[in-house]
Amino acid sequence: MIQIDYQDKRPIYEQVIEKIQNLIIIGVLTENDKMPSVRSLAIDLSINPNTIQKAYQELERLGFIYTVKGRGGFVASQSSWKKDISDENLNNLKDVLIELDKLGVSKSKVHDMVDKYMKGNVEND
Amino acid sequence: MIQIDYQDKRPIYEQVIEKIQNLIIIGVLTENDKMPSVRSLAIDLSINPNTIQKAYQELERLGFIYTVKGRGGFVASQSSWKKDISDENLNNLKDVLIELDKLGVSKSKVHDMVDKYMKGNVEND
Amino acid sequence: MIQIDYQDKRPIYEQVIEKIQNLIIIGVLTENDKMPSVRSLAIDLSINPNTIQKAYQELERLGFIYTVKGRGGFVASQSSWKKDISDENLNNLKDVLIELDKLGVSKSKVHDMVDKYMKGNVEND
Amino acid sequence: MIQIDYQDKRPIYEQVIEKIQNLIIIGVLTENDKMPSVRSLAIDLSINPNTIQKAYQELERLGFIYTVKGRGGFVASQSSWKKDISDENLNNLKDVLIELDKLGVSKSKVHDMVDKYMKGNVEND
DNA sequence: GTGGTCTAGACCACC
DNA sequence: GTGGTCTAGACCACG
Repeated sequence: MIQIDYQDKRPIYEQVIEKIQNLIIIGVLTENDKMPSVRSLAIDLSINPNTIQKAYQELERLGFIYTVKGRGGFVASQSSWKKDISDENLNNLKDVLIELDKLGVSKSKVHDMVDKYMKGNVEND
Repeated sequence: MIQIDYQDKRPIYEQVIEKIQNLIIIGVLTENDKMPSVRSLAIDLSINPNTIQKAYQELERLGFIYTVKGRGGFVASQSSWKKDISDENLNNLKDVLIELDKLGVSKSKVHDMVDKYMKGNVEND
Repeated sequence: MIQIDYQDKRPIYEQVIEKIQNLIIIGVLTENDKMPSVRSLAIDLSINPNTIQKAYQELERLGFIYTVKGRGGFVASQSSWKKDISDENLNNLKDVLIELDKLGVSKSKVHDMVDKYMKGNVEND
Repeated sequence: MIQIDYQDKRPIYEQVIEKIQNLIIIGVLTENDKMPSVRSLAIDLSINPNTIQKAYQELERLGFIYTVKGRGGFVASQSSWKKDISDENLNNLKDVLIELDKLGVSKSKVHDMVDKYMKGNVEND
């Protein structure tokens, strides 16, 4: 389900968070799906249960999952994270654009990249 | 010349690097300008000289400054860093665009932001 | 009769206790009404009978219901819980008021909220 | 500086959070004061450093302190927590008032308690 | 079985 | 010295 990259400088729990976020964002995991248990995922990835625990707690804080003691973790609804995550990425976009502008990169090149890397979701405006 | 933000989560030496990079990119510091000495900048910012030293080493590795033994550090020419930094930022842009696409943000919104945050440097293409 | 919220962080049996307490306090369940059997309520809510059992035991300890062996549970009289519950809430009120005072919230704002959220039960003093 | 109550059912790290929050709210610890180090406070309270660490991270998330790697933790400015904490307490107040109303407690009794437990901060309205 | 908390002890980056 | 991460192993409440 998930692969840890030990070359990656980021802490393991952050990688786990990012990987699971992605699975939820792209829809592989959907609302109310059962998450693997802390222990089973820890064994699966050969890492300590506490590390998974930390990742799950952060995912819950971010609104991606909810947990019920004694029953386990479940995927939360889109509404609890979609706006936050979109806003965060739009902020990153702004920063990068300002930086590229300072570096003298042309607008047309950036417009071209937008067309290249985005499929275009017209309906969401 | 530079302000350290102690609330910033990043290590101080990274902040120093970023601030000096910016001064060079926007042209406040230009080719062959003399950099402040490690010691004087450390006193100026009230931080440990080792921290400045580490920042200068990294800036030299990145091609922003060069060091002459016994005379100090100097700003390097644009040619030694411009391409690297632009490529790095274009990579970031690509990642953010892909992420925004997954989240269902529309292309038109992104195009609008490009026009909003970039002045447009036509000559550099 | 009762709805379990699985997103709620509290244990299920606490939710059951709170919901039944409320039904009794607001008068939907009144003295000597028959409580649903542990088994039927468990099936109704699709949860483990042990969980209902635990809730009923606690409700009995708090004086909200009484159990007759072989006949089931019944709602107890107001006298067995009203004072305890009122005292408990007045204690909470005291704590919150002290906290708000420390935070510099004005008395007039609090008086306003009292008028806003309480209908005023003059007869019970 | 802090006392742990082992009779208290709440986890240790929550007690630590609450105690430190209080010291900051009442002004014993003020902006930019140095917090005791994770290790020293752990020894002081005879508990594990990880437990203190967890408390400090949560206090940082709540805006009460900020930490700088290699230098330690410091008390943040009031602005980063005052509104959140006040709002939270006003919400608690609302819940308690509604509950007391359901229980038939009179408004006049509540008004009396407000006058009794609050000194009155007229200026903050 | 599940998640939540805690301990003991370790290594790392940073200053 | 500082905080941040991770491991190994334990106990608890919950269902």
